[in-house]
Amino acid sequence: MNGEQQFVERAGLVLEMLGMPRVAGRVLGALLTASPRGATAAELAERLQASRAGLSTALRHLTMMGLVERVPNPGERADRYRVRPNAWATLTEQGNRKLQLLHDLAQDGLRALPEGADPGALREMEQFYALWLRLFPSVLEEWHRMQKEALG
Amino acid sequence: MNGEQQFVERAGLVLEMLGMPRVAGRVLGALLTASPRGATAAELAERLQASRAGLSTALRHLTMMGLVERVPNPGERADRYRVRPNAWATLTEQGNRKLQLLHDLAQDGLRALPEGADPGALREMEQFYALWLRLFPSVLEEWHRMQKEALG
DNA sequence: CCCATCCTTCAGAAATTCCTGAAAACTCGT
DNA sequence: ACGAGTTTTCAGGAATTTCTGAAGGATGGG
Repeated sequence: MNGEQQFVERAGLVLEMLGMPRVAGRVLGALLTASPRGATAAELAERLQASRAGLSTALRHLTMMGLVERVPNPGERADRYRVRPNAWATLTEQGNRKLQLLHDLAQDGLRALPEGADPGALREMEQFYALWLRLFPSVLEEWHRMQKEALG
Repeated sequence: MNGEQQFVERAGLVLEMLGMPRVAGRVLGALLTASPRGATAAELAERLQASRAGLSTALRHLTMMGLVERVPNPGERADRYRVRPNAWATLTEQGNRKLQLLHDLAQDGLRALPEGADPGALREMEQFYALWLRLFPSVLEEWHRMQKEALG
């Protein structure tokens, strides 16, 4: 079997495990191994053997998440799609929202705590996510620093 | 409405967004606001108005994830459950596996890359997750350091 | 040894999600 | 303004998931 195709399927499975639809992962896999100019919806449909309806929603989803961008191509009818620079940093940053959610939840819980309950577990939760929210941005900063260095 | 109950439901929704079944989140919410000795399955069934079958699987799930522990109680028929210390660090650590998965995927993609394709996107992906995997443990170390300080 | 109590497993119902084919809507060059 | 090519929307079908009720199994006190 084609190693490239194998990669596409694996990307589908991995990204599915992360909570996105399978086609979205396969599209991403296909775009990651596409020509530098990206790929059209038709090419993707061909390679993935998927319906264009599914591709349409998957591409919109990926675009709204900031992972993929649409590149209109003068002289060509079909738009091209490609992986956005910094896509993964963007994705990770959205994971940050989950941390915020959990932190908010912990605070909410502390507020709603009934008499005689042990605040210990909730306090630990609140402190843990507070720490994480504090350190999270520094990782991304480090990443951007690395990016600049690589350019210079 | 009871603020405590509200918190339980909210926990259900938030944890559902994170990919666990809703009851699991509600159980966690209930345990976070329970007496220090934890709660029995019967008490949880009462509070959550959920079937004991669902609780059984949810509790097993949570236990295997390391978020909850089972505390047999001498002199009492029913086992008690409570949130484990360091539960959230444990959960986060499992998120680490996802990063590893994505890093592996990137490496796999680079290996399978066809001729003439642009390795740029995959290389960026590989480097990004490599950085993240490197920095991730230091956050947890910082956490454990904080824990020790709080004790001393 | 027996019985009450608790826990788990099983099959099935309900809801949600994902993808497809067909039809409608839009775009661009002429 | 027209028509080919492209994209989106929509309804339906398939598969997966989550929860419940009921039956079966384990465990500890008397």
